[in-house]
Amino acid sequence: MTTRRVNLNTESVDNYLKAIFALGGPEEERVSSTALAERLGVAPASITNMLQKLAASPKSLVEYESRRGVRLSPAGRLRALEVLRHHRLLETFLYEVLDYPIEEVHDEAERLEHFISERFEERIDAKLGRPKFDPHGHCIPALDGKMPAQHSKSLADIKEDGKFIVDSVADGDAALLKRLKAHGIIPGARLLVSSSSHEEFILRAGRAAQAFCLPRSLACAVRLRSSD
Amino acid sequence: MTTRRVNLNTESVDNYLKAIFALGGPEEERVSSTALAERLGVAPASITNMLQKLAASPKSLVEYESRRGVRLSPAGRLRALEVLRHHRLLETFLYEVLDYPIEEVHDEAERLEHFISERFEERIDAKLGRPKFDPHGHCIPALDGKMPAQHSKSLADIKEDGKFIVDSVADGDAALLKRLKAHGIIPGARLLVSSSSHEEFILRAGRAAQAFCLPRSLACAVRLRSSD
DNA sequence: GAAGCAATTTAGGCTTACCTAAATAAATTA
DNA sequence: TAATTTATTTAGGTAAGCCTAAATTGCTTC
Ligand SMILES: [Mn+2]
Ligand SMILES: [Mn+2]
Ligand SMILES: [Mn+2]
Ligand SMILES: [Mn+2]
Repeated sequence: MTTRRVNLNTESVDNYLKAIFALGGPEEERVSSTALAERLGVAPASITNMLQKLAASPKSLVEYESRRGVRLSPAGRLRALEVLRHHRLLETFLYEVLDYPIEEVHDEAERLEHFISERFEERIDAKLGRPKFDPHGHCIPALDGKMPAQHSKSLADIKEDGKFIVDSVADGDAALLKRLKAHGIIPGARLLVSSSSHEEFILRAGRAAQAFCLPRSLACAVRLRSSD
Repeated sequence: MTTRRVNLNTESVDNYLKAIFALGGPEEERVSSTALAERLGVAPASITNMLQKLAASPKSLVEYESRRGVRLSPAGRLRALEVLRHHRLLETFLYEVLDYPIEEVHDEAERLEHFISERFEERIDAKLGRPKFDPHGHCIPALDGKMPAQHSKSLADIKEDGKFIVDSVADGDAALLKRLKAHGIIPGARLLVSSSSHEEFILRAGRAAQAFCLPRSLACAVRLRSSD
């Protein structure tokens, strides 16, 4: 009856923790197997399997009760934030130092985040001057896992026309990101939002820029803050 | 009897090809299972297993005859050189751009070489100004796999005292590399070689530097060219 | 309160890349 | 040449991380 100890320092475990962190939201609610399966592109049975393994391990990275969803333990949260830090530092580095176009940084960072050393992390952080935000406008967690609360709101929740500042753009959809960029919709830009219909938003960034029609289904890709 | 096709784009396959390339030497001689097992830190049975897989695959990265050793096919050679290019570009990048100490670049590059994209490769190559040599003095293969012939000779083969230029230093042994660096023994340095005994070499780099005694067993870590 | 449904888990497999132990082939020595 | 040693391969496992198909559970709905 030897308790066989499993190796939890794998790319796969990192990705599970990151997904639980992201889906749990700021309230860190319990995340269902189905939601995880969908996000990770994996069969639900594989999720159950991994969660049981994670929960059973002495490191206890997650709190998991059968059929009641999962959430991160403090240790699991810290690890998720560590990987998120790698990801966002890498994105910033690829963008600032290696002149990647913004829509290509995400995929590269998604791979490399699991393999860089603490030294590499430290060196790019220093090279970049300890940045606080990545090129999409997302906050980079500190070394100790601290991250200031965000005060942005999703474009999807905007009910009335108005002027805003673009806070951040989602990093996952390269094609959309490229179109947003082409219309000047990048973090920090002034944005005029109007909604002609229930179907879409009309966005106008800066002054000279041409208007951009964004379907409501994609509106959650843009986050705003007030332009005072 | 379905011929199940195997995935050959793995870190492991890369490492096998690199090891065959390195052990085959400039003549690309056949490499034995035992030599590979030793180099890769793996049981001989695992070598046989992988070589059979590589040889059986339609891509045919290696030529392998049972009990007669293995060598790279043209495709396998190209892949090995591609990975070597990644490795040496990464080392140069870590050294030049991220200010790594020379003895730490190897391990980081050894991991990352398998995961960077062609874009990453291109960007660091451009950033570095298309370098021809890595920080250890090793030649960086071109994109098409071409690499000029080397004209250096191993310190281990030096029979008489004399003056030389350090051509390159081995990248694997971090502790040795650090000591060599401390005594000014780095690629491009002028080096006075004398051998007081059969046991060791006495090396003096530049002018003011203190002499350094290197056991003959480690002499293969330093390669020289004539100082005309 | 039983039936139906959706979410989740269990059971049984697969692939990759390792391992050890046993068998075999080749080379060396006597 | 026969015996011994060494190198290599075969045979049979293991662990991770995934899969599909078949239970099972918990909740709705009639
Ligand atoms: Mn880190
Ligand atoms: Mn980002
Ligand atoms: Mn490449
Ligand atoms: Mn090198």
